[in-house]
Amino acid sequence: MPELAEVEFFRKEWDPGVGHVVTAVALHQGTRLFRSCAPVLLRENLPRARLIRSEAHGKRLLFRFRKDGEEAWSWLGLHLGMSGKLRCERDGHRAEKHDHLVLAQRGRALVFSDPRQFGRVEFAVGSETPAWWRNLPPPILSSRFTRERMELFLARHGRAPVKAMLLMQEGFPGLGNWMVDEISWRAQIDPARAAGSLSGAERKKLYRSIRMVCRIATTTIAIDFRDPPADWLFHQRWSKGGRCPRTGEALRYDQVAGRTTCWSPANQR
DNA sequence: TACAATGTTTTAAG
DNA sequence: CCTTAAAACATTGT
Repeated sequence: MPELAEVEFFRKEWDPGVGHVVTAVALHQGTRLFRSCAPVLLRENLPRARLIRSEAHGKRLLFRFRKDGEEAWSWLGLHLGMSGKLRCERDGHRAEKHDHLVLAQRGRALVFSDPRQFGRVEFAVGSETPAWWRNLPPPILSSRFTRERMELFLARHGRAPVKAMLLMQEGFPGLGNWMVDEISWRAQIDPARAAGSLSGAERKKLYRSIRMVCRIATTTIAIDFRDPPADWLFHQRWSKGGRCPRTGEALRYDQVAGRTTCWSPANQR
């Protein structure tokens, strides 16, 4: 599921473990999730370490641990990929088939599951923020995500379809397939158009739509998976037969930039 | 059976 | 060096 709002929801699933010490680590060594780190480092460093706090940035998550009385941090980075989830289980939880990482604490277990294994675990120890958490692009809902920045990015990728450009995490951290469709629909732009072909008015509308969809998603889905507003494309897109909330016409499902794209031709030009 | 699934990385081509 | 398109990754569900 995970795009910006869902990732933030899953970040908070581990909140019950904040302030508590990890007593044991169980992981499925050799699975694709651990292709970017050495699982032995998690085993060596996380037991006896206390979960201090967590952060989300776009689709990426960072959990910080530290052993009492020691200086160095342990930095655990997670990406949920296509099917990753975080959840909190009771003490003594037995890892199920796709529970690839389980951090046991006294009273609970923090679980990272991911059937498709497109997710990723990163890990580092030290006082410095690890390289993979530095120099991330401005979050869409921050003041650093300016109209000017978006216009530069759009010009740089002028020959790419709007759909492909909006999916690029260096420009729009956290946007995924459904959010990009929602944004294109709201901005009334054909997602297959070249990014460089948008008029000034269309670029302005696109910028506002990006911020609006992220802002509302953050105050609905990210809280407890509650639904976004009833007039969103979101509610129509999941099964064939959906209708455009604006025109009432049948939605179309086409491949754009290699992804199934739900859009309303009468509404998007 | 065959295809698609809310994502990224690698490879190849322009 | 830069941008863009397509394949690959692993598993499940329709």
